[in-house]
Amino acid sequence: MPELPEVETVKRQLEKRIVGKRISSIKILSKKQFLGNFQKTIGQQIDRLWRRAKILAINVGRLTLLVHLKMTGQIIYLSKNRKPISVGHPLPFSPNQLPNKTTRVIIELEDGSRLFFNDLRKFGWIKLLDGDKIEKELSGLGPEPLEKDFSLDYFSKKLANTRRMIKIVLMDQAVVAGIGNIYASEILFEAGINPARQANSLSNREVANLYRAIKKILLQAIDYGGTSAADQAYIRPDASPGRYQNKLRVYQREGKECFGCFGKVKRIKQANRSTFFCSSCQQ
DNA sequence: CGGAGTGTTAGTCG
DNA sequence: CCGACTAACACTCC
Repeated sequence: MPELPEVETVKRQLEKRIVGKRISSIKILSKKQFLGNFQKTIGQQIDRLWRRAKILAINVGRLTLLVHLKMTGQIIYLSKNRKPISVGHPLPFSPNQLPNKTTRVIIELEDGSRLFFNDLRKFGWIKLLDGDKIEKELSGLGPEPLEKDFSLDYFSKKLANTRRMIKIVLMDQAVVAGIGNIYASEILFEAGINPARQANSLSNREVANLYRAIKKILLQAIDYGGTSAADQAYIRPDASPGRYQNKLRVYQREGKECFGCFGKVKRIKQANRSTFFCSSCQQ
């Protein structure tokens, strides 16, 4: 789930609570998932949070913590009075039961609040990097879809250049950064384009529609605080991981009625991943 | 019980 | 360049 809108939500929620605070300790429970010497961060102040693609970045003095939640990562903020905010994979948790068995890293701040990095499947990671190492880490990523350098001109050239299926291209982080399996399906439905179409077969008009759909869907999803896994009705009062799952129009709606016609939503496999679409609304 | 499927991505091979 | 496949891992569902 943690695609661009989810990570952006994590960033916005977290920065309000942790910027300006110093790190007092880091506990690493899963060694493979933390790269770098964590001791360099002790006593350092958190200056700024930012996001690049699906990666959350936390500036700590001269260093930066990069966090990738991959499939099942989750970040939970627990203040001293135990009010949690969490975004990421919505595994149920009780603030009274943290750390839990999926907790991989615990970052403790000077005011007694804590960040829990939970990750069921252990694909996610935290990397402590400085200077050009950061640039190197992020160098393979294409433009941010909501920033200026992602222009219609750039996008059409990229699409014209490849015969790959359009859904695969949308998820290619080197073409445009931050779109994953959920939003790729949603964006293509919004644009009325069949996910199996070859990218270079799209007309100018279709490319323009797709370009608009990318921005529209991502902005909308951020507005809703991202998507909790569609098959898990996990909503917390003050730790709400997002409400966009109620807005999904095709993702995980196989066999259900299309919102655009009387047909049914279909599911196919592309590159071994599920794609959801309406074969009549998306040509 | 076994096997498939799950939000990601890096890598290899042909 | 590109598609197919695999590997990281843990758990649920059928």
